[in-house]
Amino acid sequence: MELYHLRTFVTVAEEGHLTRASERLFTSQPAVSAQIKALEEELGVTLFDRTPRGMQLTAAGDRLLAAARTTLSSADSLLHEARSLRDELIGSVRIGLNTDARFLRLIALQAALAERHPRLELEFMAGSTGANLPALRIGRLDASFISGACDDPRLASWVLCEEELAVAAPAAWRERLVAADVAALARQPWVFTSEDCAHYGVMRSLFEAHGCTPRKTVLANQEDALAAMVEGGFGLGIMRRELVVAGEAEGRLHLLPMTLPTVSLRFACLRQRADDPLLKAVITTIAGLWGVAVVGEQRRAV
Amino acid sequence: MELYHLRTFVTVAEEGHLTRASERLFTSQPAVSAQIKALEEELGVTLFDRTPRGMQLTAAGDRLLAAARTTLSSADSLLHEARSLRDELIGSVRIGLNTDARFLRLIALQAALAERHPRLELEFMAGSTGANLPALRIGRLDASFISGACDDPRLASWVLCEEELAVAAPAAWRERLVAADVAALARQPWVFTSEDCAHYGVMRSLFEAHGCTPRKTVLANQEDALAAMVEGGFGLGIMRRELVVAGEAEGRLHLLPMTLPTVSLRFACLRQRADDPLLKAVITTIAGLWGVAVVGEQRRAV
DNA sequence: ACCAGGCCATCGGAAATCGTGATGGCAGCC
DNA sequence: GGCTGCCATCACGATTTCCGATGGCCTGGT
Repeated sequence: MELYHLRTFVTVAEEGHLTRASERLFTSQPAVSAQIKALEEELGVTLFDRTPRGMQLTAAGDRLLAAARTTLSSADSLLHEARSLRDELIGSVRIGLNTDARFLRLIALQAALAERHPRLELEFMAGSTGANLPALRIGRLDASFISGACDDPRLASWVLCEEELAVAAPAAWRERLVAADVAALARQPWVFTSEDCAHYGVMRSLFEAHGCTPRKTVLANQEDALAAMVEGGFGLGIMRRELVVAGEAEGRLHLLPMTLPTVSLRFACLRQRADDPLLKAVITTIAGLWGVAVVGEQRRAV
Repeated sequence: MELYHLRTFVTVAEEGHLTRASERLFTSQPAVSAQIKALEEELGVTLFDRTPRGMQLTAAGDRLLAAARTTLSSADSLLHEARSLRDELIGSVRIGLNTDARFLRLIALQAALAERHPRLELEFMAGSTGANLPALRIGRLDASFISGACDDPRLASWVLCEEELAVAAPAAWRERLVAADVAALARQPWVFTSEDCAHYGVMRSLFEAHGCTPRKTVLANQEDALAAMVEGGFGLGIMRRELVVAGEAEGRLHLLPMTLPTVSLRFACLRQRADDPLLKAVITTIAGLWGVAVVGEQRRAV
């Protein structure tokens, strides 16, 4: 006995007529006849009296009709609950960050998701591209902002924007760096990031083109910490251009007039989890915030 | 979504393991995997997280599990109710009679059915073979006792016993009928039954063999009425032998020393209704009372 | 670091089930 | 007696489900 048998039973009982019932059920009259027969055989009970005028519910059939309706109603409740679960996402998503909240538009992200999916919780985990990637791989993070290329086939990522970078120097170094060329810059102390950070790759490529290697004085894997090191005079550093511009306006930093390649800011997760309804909701919302298409993985902003 | 999907869902949730669940469900692991996948796709909800250790219910899956259990429980209730209906017959059966209650063992019939099926009601309708046959055909009777042959293909019948018949005469006619031969008897007045009554056929065949026709003085379609006519001196009549013997013992009737052919007492119903559970119960009970096999229709007692 | 075992997902083919169009039997109506 | 309406059956095709084989991935043990 399956639910379609019960649906047929109830419909025939309501119509009292196999052909009309088959029309309501979008099937054929012989199919309805066979289903009723199969149900009667399995139950061992005659549900209908066959008359030349149609199907007449028997006393037993009348008794079982209520039970059939109850079962179908229960199944419908399950379907409705599934629909509400489908529409209302429940759970939490742990997202790795790699730069400041304002730049990553986290306030708008949280606001949008809180409105659409009140029971979806975001957990923003401070981190860096270099720390986030392995955390993604082992499932410690559900998704993450990262910068730079992303060639790991296990990861799916969407390019949100191209980050413009700039070299920041301590404000006190303004005069001494006026005429500095690349080689001169390489002899200056630098605040490094970890090697798997996109900024590090940009720095490496800057000097490799001129055959020199910068000197590391300190490593800061977080942009705030890196900015603090540069402000404190411990060296030069590569930061997001708008941060350097803001620091210079406040007299904290000096922006060197150089053009650096851009770095893709991406939102990434494990490819196998890309269809997870929770992650899909976050990805969709982020794509909306950044004006990015999400149909399929995007390796470059459109 | 069908009930077997829900059964699989609940079993997997309980086992947390596809292979163990498939064993419980007497199916294969790929079948269980496919059923869960199909259910998830239809519901649009991920029910389980797949882990290397087995299937872990998601929050959504946990929510829907209760609804699935409710639906399955409701279906089980229907099955249980069907079983109880199958065992406990409900309804009424209208039975046509053609002779006295004692002979037809109606007391034992009622007692047996009342015990076995308390909610099955019998309605005994006084009648005769001749009246009962058409009433059967048009559904006015559900079943009936009849006597004689039963060649109508629309009817199924079971032979209960062979009735022994005898010619009854008024007690006052004892001396005048001592040396009466068949022709002399034909010249006597007779109490007829209707033509479709088995007794009529026996009477006809009695005289046809001798080329004479009895004279009808009155027609009585009921054995009590016929007996009353004979007692009253209105003519001879053919009755069940035991009734005539009893009448003679009481001085009411005179039994003529003649041997008549027997007549089959049958229990009949429409062939198409022979499988009706209510009628089956009655037929089975009557067969038990009369020591008659009911596997298939019996045209002669075994 | 490598290997074996456990677990789930997929595939191609077979088996089972279901639905369909055609048709027949029966009852009721004219 | 003929026609219509209704349900049951049949042979066949379509669809669904299941199965055995197999692969991918993860975990634990060595």
